[in-house]
Amino acid sequence: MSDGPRLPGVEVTDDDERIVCHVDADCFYAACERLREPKLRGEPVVVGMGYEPGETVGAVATASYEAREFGVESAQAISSALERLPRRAPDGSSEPPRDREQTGFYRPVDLDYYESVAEDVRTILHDCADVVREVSIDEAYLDVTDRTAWEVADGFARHIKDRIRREVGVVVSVGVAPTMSAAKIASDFEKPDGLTVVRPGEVREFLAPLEVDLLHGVGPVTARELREMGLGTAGDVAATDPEPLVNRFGERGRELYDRARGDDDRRVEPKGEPKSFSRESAFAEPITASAPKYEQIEALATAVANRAQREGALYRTIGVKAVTPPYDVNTRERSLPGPVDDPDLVERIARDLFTEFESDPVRKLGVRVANLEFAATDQASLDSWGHREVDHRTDDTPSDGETNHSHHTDGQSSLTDFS
DNA sequence: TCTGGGGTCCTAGGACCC
DNA sequence: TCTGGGGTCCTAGGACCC
Repeated sequence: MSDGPRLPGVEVTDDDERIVCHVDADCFYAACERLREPKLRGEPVVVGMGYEPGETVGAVATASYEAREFGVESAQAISSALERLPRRAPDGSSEPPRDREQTGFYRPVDLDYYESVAEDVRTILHDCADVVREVSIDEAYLDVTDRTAWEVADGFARHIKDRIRREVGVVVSVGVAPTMSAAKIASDFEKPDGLTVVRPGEVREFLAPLEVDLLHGVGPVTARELREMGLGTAGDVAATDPEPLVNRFGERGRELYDRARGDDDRRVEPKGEPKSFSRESAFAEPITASAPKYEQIEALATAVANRAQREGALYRTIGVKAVTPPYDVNTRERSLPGPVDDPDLVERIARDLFTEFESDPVRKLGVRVANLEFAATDQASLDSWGHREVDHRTDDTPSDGETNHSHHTDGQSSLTDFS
């Protein structure tokens, strides 16, 4: 990644050396709930969906460490969570005190609130670094090369942690390393409330003993295959011949090998525009009747189209997802000749793509828009686009009824028949 | 683990073009 | 005419992440 010529014989070292910080909130959703409901502190807390009476589908979004003691985990079906950790009865109930030891607090996901807390954390992060890449609501990479030095990196990380704890009230774990991938693993290393610094030259020995599935990008499938190849730790991967890895896993294999050796020349960069928007929802049990399925498709289509509109995005691809038992994920999509903002069209195409699954049992449905285009203009001109589009509706509609509302960003009438 | 929701990236085959 | 090579786009599926 170094640019410009170098004198022959001069080692490439410090110029390329970055100090990367990965900041990761501990049990973020549960931490937010404790922020506004202090009695939850020190108690088992499960944040998730589907635990209310009458509801059966749902999963654990976050379990506090106290809840994890009972075997409750992220992404677990809510029914399993309730088996391991029954829901605590509300205050004033006649529940015997000794049962309280075996029960926990369940709270529904409230993303708007968590987002507001995350915004406060972000403010601090941007204050501590020149470049911040937000990965998710509770996680970010910071390039702090110009803000600190390796000799004092511990103190710098401590400062970030303390500020977030004092000013926002949530606990974060921090990893500092010369690369993004090592920083990420470092932040996980001593969670919760972790602080791990991996200095240049120490990366490979730091990674070597770690199980392969701790590497970012290695999930259950890849981990199993790696173990079958005799590679159980990052050190095994780092020491092996990369060729079989590349043959087996393609580009990912090369990446895996590099990362296991501590090689990662990615720079911390701010996140770009989103690439797709989607909405999906599951039925309590697989359903066969077609009417409720189409109703769901329409609701999801409307929600997705509204989201795109709110965000000022045009889309050129519309897709659906139908999950059929046991858990087969089917997707269908169609691309348009040009980007559009047209909720009716999203609904029509979604319905059309779904007809193939009309009479199949379905446990989950989804609608997606992709190939997004964000007008590089201000909100006022976005609004004027909306008005022009209304004008286009006076055009004749072709027999398939799927056109005419599309427009290119250059404002010309777009191609029409794309059935 | 027996299944939520919202995303990203990669792969592979086919269409189509020059 | 039985047949090259390269590039891009589209679609479906899969693995993974939080």
